[in-house]
Amino acid sequence: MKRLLKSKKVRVTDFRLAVLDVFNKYPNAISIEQIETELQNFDRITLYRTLKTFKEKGLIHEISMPDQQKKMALCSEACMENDHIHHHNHVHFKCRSCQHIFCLDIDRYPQIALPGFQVDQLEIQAFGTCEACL
Amino acid sequence: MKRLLKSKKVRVTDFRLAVLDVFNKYPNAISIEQIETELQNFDRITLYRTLKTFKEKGLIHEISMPDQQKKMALCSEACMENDHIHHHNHVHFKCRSCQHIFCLDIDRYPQIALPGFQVDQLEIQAFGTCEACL
DNA sequence: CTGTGTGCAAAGGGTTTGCAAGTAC
DNA sequence: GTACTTGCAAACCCTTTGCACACAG
Repeated sequence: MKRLLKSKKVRVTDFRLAVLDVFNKYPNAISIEQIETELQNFDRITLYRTLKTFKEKGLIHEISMPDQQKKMALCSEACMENDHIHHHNHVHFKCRSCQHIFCLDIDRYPQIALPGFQVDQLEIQAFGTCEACL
Repeated sequence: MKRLLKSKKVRVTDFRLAVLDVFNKYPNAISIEQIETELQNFDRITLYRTLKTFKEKGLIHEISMPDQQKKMALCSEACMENDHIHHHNHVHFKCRSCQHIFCLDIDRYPQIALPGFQVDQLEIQAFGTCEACL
């Protein structure tokens, strides 16, 4: 944990470690609300600033789903190779049953051709049912 | 215009027609801010309620991009076939140069397999450069 | 020691709610 | 006439900013 923060040149504080713990506790993307319920005796403003820092330093990334619900997830190793450009070779899957959002890496990332448009990046959100809910 | 509203069982009012006009004026997805600059002497609250109604009745749909900027676009004919389940057989393309968001229909929609997950829908956002900016 | 993080209060901005008057059908 | 829509004010909620103090390196 501390190593992760240091590797990103982020100062190590108790609060930041606590927030990281929450991310590690969940295998999937979480909302600010979820983080808040896990923490106790915390200052909401500090949480916002912490998340902002994590985002800027490339520790976490935001996921946008059509329902406009903002969620965040720890960046994977690959994603963290580069400080600024995230390697998002993964798909965000939302289970319609349990509402969880999973970050999944896939081997063969789809390609699409859009006549008249030069595509450099695709972001994919998938919806359906996860294993636990099937 | 009026026909469109009636077909969706939405009461025809001047304001709603004005909002629809704005959508028709743009070939791509627009933000609330953009709508506001097009309208004059309007009530912001009514605009929010109008958009909510349009969304609920399946006239427009929201597009979420990773930057969390909320945009909306008229639903296509196919998308409007069903009142509740949108047929989103299209891709949202954002031009990094002009920032415009285009709703594009594609013939062969990509499929992906995620072991352990049952996928019923994919939402795709593409990024790059549009024809006008190339 | 110096720069950064924290916590409190207060402000900011977008969005929603309540209600009375107006309008579509 | 009835149900829905509009417009205004006020409330709400999430998020950001300012500032003094505390802490990491």
